[in-house]
Amino acid sequence: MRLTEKSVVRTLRHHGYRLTPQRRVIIKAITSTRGSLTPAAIYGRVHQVRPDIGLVTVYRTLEILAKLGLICEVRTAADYRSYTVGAIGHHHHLICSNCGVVVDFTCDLEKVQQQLSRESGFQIDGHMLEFTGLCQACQKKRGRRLTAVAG
Amino acid sequence: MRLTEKSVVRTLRHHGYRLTPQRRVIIKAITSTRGSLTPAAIYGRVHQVRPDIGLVTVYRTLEILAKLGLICEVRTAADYRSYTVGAIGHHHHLICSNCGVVVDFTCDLEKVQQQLSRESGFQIDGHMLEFTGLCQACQKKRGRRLTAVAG
DNA sequence: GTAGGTGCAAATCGTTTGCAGTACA
DNA sequence: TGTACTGCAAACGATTTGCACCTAC
Repeated sequence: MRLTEKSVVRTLRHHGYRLTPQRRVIIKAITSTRGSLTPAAIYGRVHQVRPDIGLVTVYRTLEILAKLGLICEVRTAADYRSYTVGAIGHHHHLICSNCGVVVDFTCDLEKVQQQLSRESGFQIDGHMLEFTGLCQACQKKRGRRLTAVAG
Repeated sequence: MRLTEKSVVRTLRHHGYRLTPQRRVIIKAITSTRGSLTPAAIYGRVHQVRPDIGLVTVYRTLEILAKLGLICEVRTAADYRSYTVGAIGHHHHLICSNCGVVVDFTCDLEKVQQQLSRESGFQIDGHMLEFTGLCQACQKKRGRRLTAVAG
């Protein structure tokens, strides 16, 4: 299940946060995007609609949304932070390294975790699993570009 | 297999890099540590031995060592970068969130990757898997502290 | 009316870069 | 000897914070 603008707004209200026009615009920018966005990218979009909204507000709104579990921080091996509308519950990410589109998936690591815990003596409390690659659309684009260069 | 100071020095030489006293100290600091170290932590240790070595040199040396695959960047969910002496070949990390000690392990994600690729159409080229938790030593320490507080 | 939210500017943190002097091979 | 390496200081980019004003509830 994907969150919609409406449900984000509802949750925000339910937790006693105010719904300002700025937040509306930011939420719209995130929920209307397939894929992950950096704070700067979100700011870019938001800024087109309402140039008076500052980057700081974007950061603060993202912080709240992440705290409520409405968006999900994505951290690739590369050094950038970005956010995506989160699926409900624990899941992992498959990220396109070209366009940033994110596919959520679940993967049961329980057995691995148990074995690891047994062997190492660690009391394991978390994990992160992320795959990176090229999505179908970007594979096609890349294919075309290579053909063009070769031709 | 864990790398030793000697083998790091050998590889460095083999690739045409010079062996300066600064690099010796930095390499010693890393190889003599079980666990991961942030650049700042490495600088701290190095600085005790040779206060004239700058943080910049630490960064530059880490960059070279990482490029040669001698050390391995560890990136936990939290927002900090650190480095550990790498095991040879592809592997994953189990990191103690308290003391930073790192246990390398291997885990075959081939099947997961194939299934994911089939279902999503992605051309997958990489992944990262990291577990976090408390190592045995830190569990004991924490246990003692809790007892002390309760008493 | 008021607490929470906003925008600005400045501070902060980790990291990188330019440059002139130094020292390893 | 020559080039890679070093240290300093300054630049840099992302993020956070202090503060006075504003506004959703």
